Amino acid sequence: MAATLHDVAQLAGVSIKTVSNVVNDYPHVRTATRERVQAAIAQLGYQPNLSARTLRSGRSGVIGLVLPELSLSYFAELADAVIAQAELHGLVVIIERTGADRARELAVLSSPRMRMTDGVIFSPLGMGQADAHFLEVDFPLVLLGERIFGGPVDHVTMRNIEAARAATEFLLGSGRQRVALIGAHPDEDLGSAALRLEGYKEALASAGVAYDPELVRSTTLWHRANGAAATRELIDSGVDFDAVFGLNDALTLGVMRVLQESGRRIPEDVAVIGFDNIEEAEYAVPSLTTIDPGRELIAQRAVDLLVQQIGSGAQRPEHPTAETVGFEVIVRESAPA
Amino acid sequence: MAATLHDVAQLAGVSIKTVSNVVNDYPHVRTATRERVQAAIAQLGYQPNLSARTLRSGRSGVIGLVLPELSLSYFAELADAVIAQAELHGLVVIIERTGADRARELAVLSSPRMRMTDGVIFSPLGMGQADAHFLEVDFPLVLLGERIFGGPVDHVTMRNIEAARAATEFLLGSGRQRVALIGAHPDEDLGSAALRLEGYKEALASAGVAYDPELVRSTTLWHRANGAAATRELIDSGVDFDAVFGLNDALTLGVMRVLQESGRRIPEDVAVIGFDNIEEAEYAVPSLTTIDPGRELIAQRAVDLLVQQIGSGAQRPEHPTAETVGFEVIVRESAPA
DNA sequence: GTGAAAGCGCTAACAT
DNA sequence: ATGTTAGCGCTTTCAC
Repeated sequence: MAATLHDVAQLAGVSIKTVSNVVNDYPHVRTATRERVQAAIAQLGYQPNLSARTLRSGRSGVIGLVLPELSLSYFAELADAVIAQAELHGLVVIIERTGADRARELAVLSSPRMRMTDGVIFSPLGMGQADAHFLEVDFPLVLLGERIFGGPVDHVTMRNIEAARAATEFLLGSGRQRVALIGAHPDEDLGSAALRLEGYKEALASAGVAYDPELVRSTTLWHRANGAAATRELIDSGVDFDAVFGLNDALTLGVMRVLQESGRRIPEDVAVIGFDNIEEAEYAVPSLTTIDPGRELIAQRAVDLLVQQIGSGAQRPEHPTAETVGFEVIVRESAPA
Repeated sequence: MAATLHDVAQLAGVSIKTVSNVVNDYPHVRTATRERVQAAIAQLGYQPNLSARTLRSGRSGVIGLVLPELSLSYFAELADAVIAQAELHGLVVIIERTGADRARELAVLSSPRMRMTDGVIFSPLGMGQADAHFLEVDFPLVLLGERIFGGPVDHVTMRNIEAARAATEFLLGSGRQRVALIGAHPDEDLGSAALRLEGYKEALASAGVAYDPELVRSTTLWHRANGAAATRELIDSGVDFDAVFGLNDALTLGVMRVLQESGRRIPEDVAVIGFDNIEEAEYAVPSLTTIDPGRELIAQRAVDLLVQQIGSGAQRPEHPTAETVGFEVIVRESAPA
């Protein structure tokens, strides 16, 4: 049986409160007493029972991170950053996978498991704007991503439209005229895909290039395999193109793969730009020009906002903040300047 | 304030015990009573307080997964598999990053945070065989990886020697003679690197090919960048080689990148094989021939063993099992048959 | 089939 | 500066 505060108190010949004071670094403890207690703690190998502490104090020191899946590199790297940032605040992270499934996302929001945590960082991919009211929960919550705007919670997001516009302008600026876009989600009005498509259209318009729906290709999840498949369809359709904007990097690596299989040279025949700046983009062949959407900063701000909410004790922020972080075009070989 | 069992009991006009029985699906409750209780639960939006349940029952429903970092694709995909498997058992997963640092690995083992969980799956990368006794902890623990063998805990591992031997034999069998190995850890006697190096040597010996230390290159962590750097050194050294065995895929993608920069064709000039079968291996250019070490199976067995330990209630398994899962050579373009 | 009561280990008032 | 005491919300005997 593990030692309790009681055992330590008994061995040290003090009250349980004094032991608690020592454990919690309460300052007003005589040095002699403190040392006696510390000796007893060491002798018994005492470790505080966090469940009891949680029950009593209402704080678990655990936050939840809810995301689609870790095998998507973007989310793995995001999770890594969130865990590191949480650690700075003495928090550990429970990860819940939703598989981008709306029903599972809703279920997680109302599960007692999440109520056990001190707060949740939530990156939905299945829910949409109409589900905003489900975010009215009674625990601290920070929303990530582009599925829901103007909701009742703090929100951290990237500049999708501006970044996509910059990506497209970068391709047009390097002399390309027929820019294909891969990864659209036609049934979406919001969401990363819709926003990035909008940025793409804005760039075309402002450059005076006609929008050609033939050049826009849809996929479901942004996996390599889907990027590859969509590119095969694009090629088979016979439409002419000299550049590709892939809506995320994983997808775009699949795109590059198929372009090269088809004998096209990158960037000579087709320039390619991605979105996310995952680690492998730098080591792809050719290395992938892409958008760095500020993932580290997003993780940092999300944790900070959550910690702030937890600390405020308020049920919900009166004025939910909507923060956006900056982006950057990372120029590599697949689309030189 | 959230509703408690008490509130529900009062509203339903029954005792707290009866509510508890309903919540926990205890069979011997009259239907009428059950329905009344369920109505009260619904009306109050009651959700059990998991901290209280944990304190009382000694079970948290949380397991820990301790690993180097999630931005290494192998570990991200492993974590994804562990979380999915844990979910099947109704468990959630806390992820702790150690950065492959021995001190942090040891710290995690003795932290109260881990004692709060029902058990831990631990993948060390900094600890070594001499640290085996630190694994004698008083909570359920399953060890992954190749750093420590014969320890006092259940252990799930891959067939490093055999798989590395198979990889090397595959290259030799396709007519290569000068097989470089990248990613060695010279100061290791155990560990994935040492074991895979041993498999490499075995293959050379049994094929009657002399072992040339010039062909063996070290790196620290198996990141893309390190694979790239080691390959540059290999090339600069002027030594002759016609194949590369990279000790993991991430590293090997860096290798391929540099080989191609240097004007070498893969596989015509240099055949390349990796180890891990991460998702991007399939979409690399050229696609990467590699070893599938059975990651999914490892995750599955690890969780199952942990659940078994948790269920047994025993302090430690009397006869720790050491399980190995099978591997497979995945043939792709970088090293055809 | 249901109720009463004890107590898991801790923190937080309050008392001294 | 230290001790006493009352719960946090639940599960779990043990009655009835």
